[in-house]
Amino acid sequence: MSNATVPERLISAATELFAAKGFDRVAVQEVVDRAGVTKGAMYHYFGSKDDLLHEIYGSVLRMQTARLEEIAAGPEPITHRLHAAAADVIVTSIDNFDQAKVYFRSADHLAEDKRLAMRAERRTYHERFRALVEEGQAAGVFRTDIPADLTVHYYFGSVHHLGTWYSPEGPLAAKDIGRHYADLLLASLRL
Amino acid sequence: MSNATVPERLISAATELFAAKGFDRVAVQEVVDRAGVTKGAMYHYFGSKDDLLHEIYGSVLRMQTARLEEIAAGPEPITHRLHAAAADVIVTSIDNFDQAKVYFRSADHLAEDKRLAMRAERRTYHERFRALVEEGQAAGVFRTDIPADLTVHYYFGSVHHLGTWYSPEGPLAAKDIGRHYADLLLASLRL
Amino acid sequence: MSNATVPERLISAATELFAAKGFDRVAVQEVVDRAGVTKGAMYHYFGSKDDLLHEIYGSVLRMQTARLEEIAAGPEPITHRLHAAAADVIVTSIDNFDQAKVYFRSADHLAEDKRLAMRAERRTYHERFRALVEEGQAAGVFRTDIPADLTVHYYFGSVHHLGTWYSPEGPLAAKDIGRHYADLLLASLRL
Amino acid sequence: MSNATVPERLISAATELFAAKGFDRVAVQEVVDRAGVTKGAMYHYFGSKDDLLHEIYGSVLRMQTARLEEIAAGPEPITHRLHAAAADVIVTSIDNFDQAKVYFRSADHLAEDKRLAMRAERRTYHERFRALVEEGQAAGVFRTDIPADLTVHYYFGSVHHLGTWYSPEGPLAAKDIGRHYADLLLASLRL
DNA sequence: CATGAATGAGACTTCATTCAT
DNA sequence: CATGAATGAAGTCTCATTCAT
Repeated sequence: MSNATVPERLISAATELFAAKGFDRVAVQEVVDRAGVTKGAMYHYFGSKDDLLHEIYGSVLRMQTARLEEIAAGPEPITHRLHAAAADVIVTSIDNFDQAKVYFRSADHLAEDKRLAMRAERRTYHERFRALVEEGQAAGVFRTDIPADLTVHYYFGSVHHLGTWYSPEGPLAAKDIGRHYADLLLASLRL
Repeated sequence: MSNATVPERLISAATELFAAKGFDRVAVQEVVDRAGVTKGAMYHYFGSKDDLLHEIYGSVLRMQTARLEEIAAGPEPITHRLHAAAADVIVTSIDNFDQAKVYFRSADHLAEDKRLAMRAERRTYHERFRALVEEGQAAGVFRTDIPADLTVHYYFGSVHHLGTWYSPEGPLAAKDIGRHYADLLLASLRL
Repeated sequence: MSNATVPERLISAATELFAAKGFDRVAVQEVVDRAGVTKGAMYHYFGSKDDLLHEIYGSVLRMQTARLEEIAAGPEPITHRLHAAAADVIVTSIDNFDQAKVYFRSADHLAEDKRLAMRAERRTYHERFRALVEEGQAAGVFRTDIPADLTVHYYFGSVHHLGTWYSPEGPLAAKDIGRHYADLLLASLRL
Repeated sequence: MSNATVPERLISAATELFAAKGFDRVAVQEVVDRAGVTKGAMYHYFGSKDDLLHEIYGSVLRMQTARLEEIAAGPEPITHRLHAAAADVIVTSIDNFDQAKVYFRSADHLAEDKRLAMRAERRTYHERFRALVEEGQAAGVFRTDIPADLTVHYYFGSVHHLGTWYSPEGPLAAKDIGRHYADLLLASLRL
């Protein structure tokens, strides 16, 4: 841990603290103390406290977007692909739980310009996922009485909420939760 | 608005501001300015900024708990009662959107003692809802392969997430969203 | 001194310190220490350190503008009025020496918007003074081969420079310096 | 510019920046960025930020002192020599405008020891100029009712003030301003 | 010669809260 | 009841300078 580079240690410390207490409740001093450096060092690598958040924020989303793209582009039938995508986002959120918590909670703490950029990335993700739902609807395997857009919000609410209740000490493994959530989603969409 | 009592005006102002910017991003001065009173007045009626939050926080939850109790205790079949409960929490969250947003977002901003009290109330609500799911499982109308507890988290994620994407200007009315969400939940539980 | 109001004490302390060391070399902490209050008190009355400067800055200029207007509007012949105006600005600058020094030195330390406002006031003063020179030119008593505008810059350079060399311990009284400077100006303008 | 030596590029960058924003408003980082080198390089050649200022500061003054000596030592009559000296300081200040601005504005930003050294050089210059005025007084061609010392302050105020209002885009050339200023000075001294 | 990471002190500012009136 | 002046702690950020490489 101590042999990681300074910026890595800072990101790591910030991730843990932001996840635990929320961005606004964490002082820069706490971050640098935990990373074992001084404030000057932090401002050498990051322009601001916001930058630190931005860095963390983007990493999960980018990773999940990449995985979604890959899953969505697969050759399997749509039900299978949607199930895989739905389960995957759960598993990766739990595997990177601190990062995910920061991402889930801190949307509006970013400065104006970065917030817009982030919103765009988020929107892309949302739309890729929605396209899967619509594909199933077009294929005649998913219900069409509920707008796909709403279903996606519905499902991602469940995902984001993980940050509120999930604990690694709980009885269920990430894979199980992912499967259950995906099952619930697919069941609610079938005709 | 100006003919409301001072504490009412304060709660009202705080609700709007906390909903819009988050508890930590709102200064007491902003709240009193919007309420048209001075800081002294606020500290006359409320012990602290946290108190203000606590007041708002509790009100939605208490109201929703009461409604849930009533719906759950009704004579209708379980599928009907769960559907009604699921739809109702959506509708009341949207009807009291600012309060709900504050409630959804500000869980961890309460001081230790109040947080515990609040968690207990929340847990009660969660358990009452879970009891409905379990009732359906016991009655043989809901699937049992997914823990009821998980399903409740799943659904309340969707509810809490409303605060992130819902806008009154959108195409769907509160009632529609409530119905759709409840439909999705019931569909995912049916055998 | 200690029975002055807090804002007065702050302005007073700031004036002395800014005059002695320059705006950028004075910490807010020094100002409040000298005024015998805390930083919080300062920010209760003034929005920023810049505000403090702005307050000081404006006061001399406004006073001198008022006096210039009065002198310029008098019934005396133009040579007499220009002499009086030229001497007066020296005397009032010396009588309010700390304020004047702050004014002479700190033009570009103001924030953008305030700087523009101040520049406008300054310009007004400059132009009122120039009008006197032009009046004398039009009346045929002052030379016309040198642009009035340039002469005004020339003279106000001398005035501003007082802050650099003048000391109350010196041999000359404010009135003497005023008279000498005004004599030099008038002599340089006569035909 | 890029083929100048590193210390030259640093001095050049510092001059422009100090002139534009004032010594205290310029970060060492900005200077080295503009010079296209790193901070280490700067500290290799200069002991401190103050050193940079000192270097700039001295150069104008030394040059002007040399020129004054030469003009003053000439064979021309005193009125002619004073006029030439007065005009020359204007022209050289404008020709080296950034350096001059730094010199005019940054007197008190030097550290104690350097400030004293600088003051001595400045005093020498002042006294050499004053000697010219006194020479004219002794020769019976300049008025004696105004102390020569005061007249020198008077004139150098005008010179220093150039930094505040002069712009190369203006209608007057350096030579014109020099002539006008010298004319004004001589006119104010004649009997 | 030159780099650039890192320091550490100190800068300005914000803000929840208290208290005399 | 209500005011608003004042506090004091804490917050984010800047910057001249040093030093191992």
